[in-house]
Amino acid sequence: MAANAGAGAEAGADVTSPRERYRAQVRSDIKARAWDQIARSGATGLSLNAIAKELGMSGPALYRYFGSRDELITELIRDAYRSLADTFRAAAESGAGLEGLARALRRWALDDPQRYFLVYGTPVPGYHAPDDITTIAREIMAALLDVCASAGLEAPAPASASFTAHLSQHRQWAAGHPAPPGVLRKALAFWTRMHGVLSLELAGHFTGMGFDPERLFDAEVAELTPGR
Amino acid sequence: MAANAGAGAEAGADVTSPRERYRAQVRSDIKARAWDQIARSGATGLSLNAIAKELGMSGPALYRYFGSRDELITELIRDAYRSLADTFRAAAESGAGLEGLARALRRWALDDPQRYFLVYGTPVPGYHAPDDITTIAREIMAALLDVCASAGLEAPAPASASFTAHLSQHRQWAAGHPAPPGVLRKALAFWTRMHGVLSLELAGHFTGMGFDPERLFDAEVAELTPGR
DNA sequence: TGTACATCAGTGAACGCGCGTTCACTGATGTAC
DNA sequence: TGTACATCAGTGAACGCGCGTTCACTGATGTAC
Repeated sequence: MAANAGAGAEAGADVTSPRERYRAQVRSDIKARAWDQIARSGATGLSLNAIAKELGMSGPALYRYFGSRDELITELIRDAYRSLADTFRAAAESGAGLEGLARALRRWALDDPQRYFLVYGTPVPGYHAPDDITTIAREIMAALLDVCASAGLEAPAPASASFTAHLSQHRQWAAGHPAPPGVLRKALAFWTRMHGVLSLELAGHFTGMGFDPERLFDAEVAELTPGR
Repeated sequence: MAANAGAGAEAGADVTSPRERYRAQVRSDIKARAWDQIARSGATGLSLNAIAKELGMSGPALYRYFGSRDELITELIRDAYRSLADTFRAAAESGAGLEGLARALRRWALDDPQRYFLVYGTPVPGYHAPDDITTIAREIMAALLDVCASAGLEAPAPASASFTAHLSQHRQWAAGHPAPPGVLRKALAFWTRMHGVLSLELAGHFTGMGFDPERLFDAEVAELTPGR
């Protein structure tokens, strides 16, 4: 009757009926088990029947909560994007600088590597994320741009005049953001360098090399940070 | 009787019997189809039966050539590492500078994104690559170090004194390489920055943003390159 | 407060599928004398 | 050159498995009067 709680309402709204609260509870149980499974065997290993068994229900029961396996995975992906966007926005609004944003990103990534990979890992050929996920992705970039803009250009990432021109002419991703090309360049440098360290680290490509990845991460941040 | 041709002998040695040449041919056919399948649906979608069908053979026939599905995948991974190591070594020996190495890496990655992801993408939890693959990985880093060392430190990647000290004390990965810490730092910066751009680009995270990823890649290279 | 009805979570059986892998076999190719 | 034997690529049937998903159903919970 009333508007359905809808996707991702685990937070629990105000005046929910017992049935609605129960539904939300089970939905979130299912998702929790799904994340467990992903952590154990990757996103491909996710099985509805196995989740049901862990929850002590029969397989078909899950279809009361998710239309299909794909729908469940899509919602996990959405939640992952959402959590990073929230993390970024919170950091940006609390006045964190680039180091703060970097630290938040690193914590988010290390906190749950499989969640990181669900967003930034190997894409499944043929899979296209629904539009609203793209919207969240833009939200993430917007928070990054905000922080870069207020950090200013005291420690700029160098760019040739031609690349600078290119950026100022191709700024769809910064739609509505007044940042000058130097800030765009800096945001991109920040973004790619953080992911460079994180993706290699989380995939285990630094194991056995000896050094501490965190110090490498910090060094990369320092290079983009004013009061180094 | 004579030593078996062994793994990855598609290149075709000298005095092979017709049977050995046939075996090598079929092995390479199987791998080719496997790569096709991976390109179409990712490494998880690789199916022995499907490969057999495409080759017009029955499923069990493949077991004459590979002991199991895992063995086939491991060999594809090994080939992927091998091809990058060869690419790097060739570039290093032909006297290419850092830009040359970067271009080679980028070409290698764009040439077959799924091959790139097989090496640098989301790891399968629980999978451990055999030792010889680790050896190839070290070979890749060695070639990178060679090029960085001969490029010198005219455009150094900045590092705090403490990080420099850390690197000179944790250089297992550069075992046997006389490069000073500044060169180590530069090699790591090169490595992570290139992968930062490439992994985001190949995973499609730049689509719709407007700018040309290649120019971003070039800008990142330029920053690490002397005669910019 | 009690009765009649609607909603809806969950079950169990079943479907069809494709998977990796084994096994005993056939028949062609190569080798030894 | 021909015969006897060994090697080995490939087949077809079969096994057991777990998967996603559908369907008709039971029984508990909530709602209306």
